[in-house]
Amino acid sequence: MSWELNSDRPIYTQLIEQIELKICSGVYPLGSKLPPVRDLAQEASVNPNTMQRALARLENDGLLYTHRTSGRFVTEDRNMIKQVKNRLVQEHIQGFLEKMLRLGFDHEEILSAISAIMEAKK
Amino acid sequence: MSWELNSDRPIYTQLIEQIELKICSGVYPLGSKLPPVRDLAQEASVNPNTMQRALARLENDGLLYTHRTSGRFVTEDRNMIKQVKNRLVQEHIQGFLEKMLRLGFDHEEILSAISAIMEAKK
DNA sequence: ATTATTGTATTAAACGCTTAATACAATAAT
DNA sequence: ATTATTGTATTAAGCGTTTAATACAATAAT
Repeated sequence: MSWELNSDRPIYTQLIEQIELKICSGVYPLGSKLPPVRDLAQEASVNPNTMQRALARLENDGLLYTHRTSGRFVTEDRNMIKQVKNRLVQEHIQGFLEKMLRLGFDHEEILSAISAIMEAKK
Repeated sequence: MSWELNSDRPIYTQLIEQIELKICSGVYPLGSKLPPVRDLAQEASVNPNTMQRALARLENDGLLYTHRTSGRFVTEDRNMIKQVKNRLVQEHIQGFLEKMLRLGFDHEEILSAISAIMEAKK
């Protein structure tokens, strides 16, 4: 459940997405310390360089920060995390709607199709 | 609107998806003839080899067939197209739900979030 | 019969991603 | 002071995707 990586997209982008998700969903809480790069890399069965690449990007985005030798931490800016979460929600919904509309579904049909699958999953 | 290609995934897989979509949505109708590989490639600003690769895969899946020198055609099997369409719908909905659930939304919240965005788009 | 159009195959080069193997730099822990 | 832990940087190799440039094969069009 923890690290799901496909080969159909660059691994480092998938890592970025999954770490973002862990932060937004509280798996890595606000201000908490992350495991060392090497540990994360092993956990995800990935080369340390690749994990480093993802972390550097997230740090560049302001979602993480580094204390040179004591480790990496999740931002303490509650608002920034909220914004990221909103961005993700928007992207997911927009993308989904776009795909369904292209397949010929109208708004009503989309809602009922989702409801049907939700029912089936209960 | 016609060919939207990113650099974050292999182009040939994106071509496959978009051609599938064109078939399912009737842009390339049942049994109709497709433009020549070279034309499609130019249309999508892609190397003919890359377009060929996508088409070969779709042919392998049975969605297209070839008359050696007169061109490529969409299958005449209405049922097969329906199945592909259903598969796509399932994938889109499942993927979307998965992402939203991981972000902490429950079923009810998902539906209302979508409805809100639908309203905003009217 | 000849020509044009179609799909297909081949070879080489360029590019980005990933891994591997190291090494270095800074500082926390002892 | 020494050691261990952390992030970071470097170099080389392998791999898949994409492009480019050609050539071939089969048949429809003329």
